[in-house]
Amino acid sequence: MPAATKDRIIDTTAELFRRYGYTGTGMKQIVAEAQAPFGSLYHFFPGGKEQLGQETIRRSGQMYRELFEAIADPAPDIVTGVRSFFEGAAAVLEETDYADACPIATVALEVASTSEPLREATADVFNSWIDAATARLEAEGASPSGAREAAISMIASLEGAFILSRAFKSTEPMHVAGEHAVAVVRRALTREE
Amino acid sequence: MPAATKDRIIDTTAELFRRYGYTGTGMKQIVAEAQAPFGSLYHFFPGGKEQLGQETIRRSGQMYRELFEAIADPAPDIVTGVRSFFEGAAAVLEETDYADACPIATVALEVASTSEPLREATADVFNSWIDAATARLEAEGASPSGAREAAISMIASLEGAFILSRAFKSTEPMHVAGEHAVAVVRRALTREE
DNA sequence: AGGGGACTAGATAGATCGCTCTAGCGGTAA
DNA sequence: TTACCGCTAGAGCGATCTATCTAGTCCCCT
Repeated sequence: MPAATKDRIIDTTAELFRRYGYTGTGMKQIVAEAQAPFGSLYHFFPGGKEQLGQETIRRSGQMYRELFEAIADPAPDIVTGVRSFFEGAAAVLEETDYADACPIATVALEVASTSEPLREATADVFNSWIDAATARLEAEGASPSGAREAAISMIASLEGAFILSRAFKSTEPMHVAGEHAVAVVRRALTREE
Repeated sequence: MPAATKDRIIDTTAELFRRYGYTGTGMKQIVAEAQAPFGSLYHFFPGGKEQLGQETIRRSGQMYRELFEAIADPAPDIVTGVRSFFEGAAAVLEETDYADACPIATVALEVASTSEPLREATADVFNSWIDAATARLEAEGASPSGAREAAISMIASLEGAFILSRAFKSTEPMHVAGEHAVAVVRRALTREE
């Protein structure tokens, strides 16, 4: 017996953030889409939209990190893991008519100058991604500084590719970014010998 | 005798877009910031916010392309040109307390699913950047397909680095992305021999 | 049985949204 | 002068925004 309503609100919010961003998503719109009662919104999130946004960001960030692990774990090596991750992102984009991109990026750009708590939430999420990717690269033999730089570069490429793919309604940028990320990983691994 | 008011409105809109995004920027806020009369807004932009947004996107895109050319032209080669461009972007971010990032990226993510005219404007801008960078790479010896992929990869890295740098309030991602863009350019130039 | 807390339900406040409208200003041309 | 037109000026419309508020429902626990 889960607190299904709260989860449903967060999941719906994440999906709306991906399509319309933070300021573009309304509270009424959220409860309508989530088929949740309006009163529950401020019951579960007394801090209002900012709190809902923060929890949505952190949860989405965690889900993406787990998704990355889930793809990277069974992969024979990190190179093919990274390639699969980017290919998967491209496939999702295509399936959803380029609507379901990363929910963090849009919000991160919007709120960086308006809400310090939300900005910190996006920073924490990106940091956790960088740490996760760095750890994996180090485990496969990259130097600490090389691993971190490669991780940052990969994530920047991923997010930038989301922007371009969404604007073009094309998976080309995501495929190109994926190959670029693969090259970055290879370089980080081989430079340490 | 320029139509100074119209230009001032567009410039102000571009700056507000960078900080607050498309939906986060209000029409009243624009005229207040631009010190322009409200009536002039709908005189110059009878198409309303969507028209103003479109003109702002296209003009900002053109300015950024010209900025890239202005940095790349006097550079001894494209590698140092690219490096200078990323270093310049990092410096601007730091100077403005990470507020003045790319005005296109934020809007592109926000409007891709809500306004086809605006989405097309962002796509046109990104395309013009890709074409400009591709031409330069080809001129220095890269293969056509290699040049295009490198251009896409560079721009994706740039935009992704804007997101991360803004979220972290740090220039580290921009510097890392710059070095990786340099590596991408080098690879595109040397692979064609 | 009954008390209490978690949750639902929605009307509504107060502000702000994009936009329209009319009125008037100032310079140019007939 | 008079007529015209590009532009200024801002009041105000209907809609929508976030958030608050009261009332009511449900179910567990004693």
